[in-house]
Amino acid sequence: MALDERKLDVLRAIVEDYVATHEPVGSKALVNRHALGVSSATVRNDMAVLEDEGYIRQPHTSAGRVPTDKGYRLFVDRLSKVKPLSPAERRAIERFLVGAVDLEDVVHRSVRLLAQLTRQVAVVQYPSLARSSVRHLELVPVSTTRLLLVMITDTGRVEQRIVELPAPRPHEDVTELRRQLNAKLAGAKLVDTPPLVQELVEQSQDNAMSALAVVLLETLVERHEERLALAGTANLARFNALDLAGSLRPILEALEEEVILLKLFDEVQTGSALVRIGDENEVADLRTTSVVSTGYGPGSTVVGGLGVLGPTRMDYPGTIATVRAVARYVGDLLSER
Amino acid sequence: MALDERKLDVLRAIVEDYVATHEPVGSKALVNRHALGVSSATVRNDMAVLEDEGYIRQPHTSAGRVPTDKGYRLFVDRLSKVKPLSPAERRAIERFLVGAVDLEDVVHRSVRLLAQLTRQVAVVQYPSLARSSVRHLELVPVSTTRLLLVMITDTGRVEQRIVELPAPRPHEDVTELRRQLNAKLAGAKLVDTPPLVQELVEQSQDNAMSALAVVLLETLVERHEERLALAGTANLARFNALDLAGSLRPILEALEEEVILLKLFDEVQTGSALVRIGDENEVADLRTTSVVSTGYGPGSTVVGGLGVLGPTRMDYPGTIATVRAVARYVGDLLSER
DNA sequence: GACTGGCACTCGCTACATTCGAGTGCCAAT
DNA sequence: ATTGGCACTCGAATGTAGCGAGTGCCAGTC
Repeated sequence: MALDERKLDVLRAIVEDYVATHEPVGSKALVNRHALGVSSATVRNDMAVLEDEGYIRQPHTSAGRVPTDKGYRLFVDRLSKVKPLSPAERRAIERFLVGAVDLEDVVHRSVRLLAQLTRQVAVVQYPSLARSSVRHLELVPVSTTRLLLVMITDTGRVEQRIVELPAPRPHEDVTELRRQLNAKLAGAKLVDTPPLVQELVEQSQDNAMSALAVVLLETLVERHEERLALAGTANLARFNALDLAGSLRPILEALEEEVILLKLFDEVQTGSALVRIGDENEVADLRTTSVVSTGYGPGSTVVGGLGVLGPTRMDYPGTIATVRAVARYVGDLLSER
Repeated sequence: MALDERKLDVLRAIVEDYVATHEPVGSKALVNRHALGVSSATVRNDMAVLEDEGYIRQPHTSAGRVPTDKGYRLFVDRLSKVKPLSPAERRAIERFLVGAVDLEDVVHRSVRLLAQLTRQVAVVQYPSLARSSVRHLELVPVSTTRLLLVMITDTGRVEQRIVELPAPRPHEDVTELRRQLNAKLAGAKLVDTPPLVQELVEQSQDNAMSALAVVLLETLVERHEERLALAGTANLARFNALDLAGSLRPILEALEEEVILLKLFDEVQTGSALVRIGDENEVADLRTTSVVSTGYGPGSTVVGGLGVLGPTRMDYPGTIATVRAVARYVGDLLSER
């Protein structure tokens, strides 16, 4: 059954009111607060239909209506208008992100900014190693049998590992190893390195190089370790019993699992925001929450994801706008370095 | 007024029971569960004295007794016996920490381990830059006018910053700059570097060196940036209304403030644990919690702090034992690299 | 046929009264 | 000094009643 225009207006009004007040909204209140041009009785009839169709529901018989996940979904897809950021918000973003000294700093600042602006839990993924390229590889002799291998990526990430050499090496040799490494690998995408590393080992015939290769492949590529920053968990406590049905604990637990958080960014793209509402989340513990995520990176490429998480009852238009704006700034910042 | 031996026994029993049950403990229950050898009436008299002295209190007139901060303090100082770790716990610690590939990994693993073992919020500080020495400084040319300065410390921390050169430089020059930097600074304590950097600038008369010096001093020394890892915030939700009087929010907020967390480690030493109970905390938002912290580092030096935070009603002997044990393992791990 | 005013009904919430029992303080007896 | 006994306190749990926001439905109107 098709929903006519007015029923959609009613749904929109319910979502907006509920998000604003956090209380089930009744037919009379709706008519008062929105110029719908019809009586409360009519609204009640519309509500009955919306409820039949599963867009809203009653917490208990004599209460007002509350949007369901399906209702929010319709709202997000068809009913909400894009809410442009206020100039104040734009300025806040710029002021906050300018002056970040390194990648660590950029990520930290953005995640806090995001949490602050949306008043929700924010997650920012560090630029994914899998999607980065090698800028430079550095070898630092720690002793004659140990090297520190440092990899610097084009996105500013720095990873280091200790490499145990099979036999002692004078420091001069290290210069040559470094030269070979960089000649072969600098500029290459991390995902493309395994065959290159293989070639290196075969060419050099040097057992030190084999040791290096093992470390490179094992820890930097195969087990490409993602990192995350999290902020604003305190915002979860604002709701607690209210919305999340006292289920704060499992949510906090889920937020500590990197694997779970990374899943949030699985299908992100740069430019458009991905919204997962309530049950649409794969992770059971997050079924009472919604996630708004997007990708970021220089231009329209994706080097990482970021987003926020909050109760399904959230200001979707505002949140989406903020998430996208922050992602754009972060992407721009990255391309500068 | 002096508390005789039995009154102390009563206090100890109250603390232990309250920690175990989370409920105010009455005189009868006490006599049943502990072989005190006296009647409940006697215990009641003792309780009255303990209450006068401020060691315990009644939540309301007809309820049992609950230890006060002062009561916990006395318990920690004089009444609790050290609780040795179970072999299972020792094994857990070893298994968990062995196989950490780099500093990041060590810190992450320890903080999660600590949260898991104590079932509380755990905080681990990265080795403090202020307390580390320079192992090596690396310069990576990014373009002819930009260098990436990478500092590696003896504790395994790696910090990097972009340096803008006043004038373009050929790559060969960089080698010389690097040599000079390391010759002067490698091995020096970070706190001792400022005069050395000054000397470098004067000796070299090179404006590139001046640019480097500015970055070195400004971002690596003056603003010596500390880092932290946090885990187990979900454990806070286990209590919530129960103990923390619904004050979860401010605590979560405090936990997101690095400055506040760092204060927890202000006076730590390696080897002994520092316990701050309730009101003894300087930060107002943490007055309902207790913090058990200690320092870690190779031998008996302190390069960083770690600890846990939980409700004042916590298992102090167990927590103290765990915190110290983890700190020792982390310290040992660090001296290996 | 769509909308509306009116009305009976539902049911969660609040307030108030009552009961129950764990725990206390005190006292006289040992 | 310790103890058994006892009156007392007060929070928690349970029960009852009234209120009111909100609903569903129906008959009437445009």
